[in-house]
Amino acid sequence: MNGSNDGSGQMRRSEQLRDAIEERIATGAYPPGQRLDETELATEFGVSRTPIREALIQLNSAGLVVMRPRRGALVASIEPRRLCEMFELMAELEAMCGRLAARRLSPAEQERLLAAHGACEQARNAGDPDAYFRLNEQFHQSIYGASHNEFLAEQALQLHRRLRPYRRLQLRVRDRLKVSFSEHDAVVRAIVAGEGDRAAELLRSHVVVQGERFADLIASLSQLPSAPTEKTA
Amino acid sequence: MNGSNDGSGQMRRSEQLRDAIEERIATGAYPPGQRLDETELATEFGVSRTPIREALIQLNSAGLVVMRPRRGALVASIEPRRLCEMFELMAELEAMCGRLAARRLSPAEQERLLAAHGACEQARNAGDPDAYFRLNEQFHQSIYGASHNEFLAEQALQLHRRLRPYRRLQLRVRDRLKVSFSEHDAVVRAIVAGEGDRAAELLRSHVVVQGERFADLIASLSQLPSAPTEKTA
DNA sequence: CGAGTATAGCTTGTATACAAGAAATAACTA
DNA sequence: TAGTTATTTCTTGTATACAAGCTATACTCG
Repeated sequence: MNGSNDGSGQMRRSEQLRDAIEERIATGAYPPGQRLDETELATEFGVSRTPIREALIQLNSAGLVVMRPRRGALVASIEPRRLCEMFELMAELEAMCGRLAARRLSPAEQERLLAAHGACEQARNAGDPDAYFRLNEQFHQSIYGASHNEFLAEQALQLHRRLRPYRRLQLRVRDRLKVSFSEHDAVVRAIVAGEGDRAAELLRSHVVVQGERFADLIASLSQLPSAPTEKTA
Repeated sequence: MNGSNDGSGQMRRSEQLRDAIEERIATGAYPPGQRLDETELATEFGVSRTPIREALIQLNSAGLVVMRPRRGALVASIEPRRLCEMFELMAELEAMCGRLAARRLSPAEQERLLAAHGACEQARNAGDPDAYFRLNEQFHQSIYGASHNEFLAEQALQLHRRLRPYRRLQLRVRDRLKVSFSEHDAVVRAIVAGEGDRAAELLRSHVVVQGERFADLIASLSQLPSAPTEKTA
């Protein structure tokens, strides 16, 4: 959430369009490098170019879209190196959230954390990666919230969402689901026990390992399946 | 830099306007709570409403401006609590940059760091807060760059710029300038010595203390001088 | 006289029109 | 035939026109 959605329910059309396009990017419907033609999108969504353009500008600010003057908008293609950097920061933000959460956790927040953790466990037992993926987000978000630093929580969530398409691939890796859950378990125990530094360290490695694994993944595949992979600069 | 300025020198008009308005916000020419009338700005800058609007949307995404549907744009007024949260995160980002810089510093980067530090020293000796303020930014940016994590550096810089108007007030505090410099000095030595954890800790407290001091400052003043202080939500 | 409501004016949000630059294609020359 | 240049076409960037909603003012009714 980058300050646009104020939670009051009312949204400009450009903001709805932004979310719609963001969703398509996250799901891979618009793969990295995809050209985003303003007129095309306008007719597709049944609006004029103006709100589409405003949506693209917002996505550009969020880093999901690259706009070069007079040369149109592309879905940002994140090269491996930058992706690792993003995971490296994500790991630090998660660690910070965990450390603060261990110090500041309220009973209600603890309950929410345990509930999210329990839900993940069920998805693991069912061997359902999609459900786990969704519940995993809940789990992490409950930690962000428990940090009692709303700004940090927003930033963490924003980066989390930005990494979402890449994170999703993770859970296809063999046994990753089980390992992920057991890592969660250790994190939960550390937070509940109030061991901030330990929670931070566990979360850091939990996230960073994803970045490393992902780097391995794309190193083996030379290219993503449907990505034209245009150079960003 | 939120992905808009690609460094190629070419910028849309809306991006120039964004920077111009951001500058006015940073310098306090447009104080928090200030209404930003699109038509007014358009005539003032000699353009139509369209690029102004696009600039405001970008500033909204960056969190410097609040836009409520059909109710116009305001300069975001950050309440003390949120400001502390932002400083808390800033401290962590700086710490992370420092830790990585200590590990990864190249000779060229070391030279740049020392040059920036030396320039700060001169400003301190001259007792020139404005010069120090400007050079201080150079100093911190040289650390961001030395982290060798470009994404982190961008995020740190973005937050740094967002806190700029508040940080500026800091240096008016008695002796803050001298204390700031001596803190810098310790940081530099830790980084050059390759002591990552120490650099991180020094930077964290260097930044966090600003947040705390600022909280004190605005706690004493019940209100900022020229700020209508509209509730953000 | 006060409160509530209607109306007028003004600002934002969206559509459309127009201008300018980039890419692609076609024509021309060596 | 290949390379270069001119032209055409298409897309973006900006201006303007129009519609819709909020605010404030004035008016009416209790």
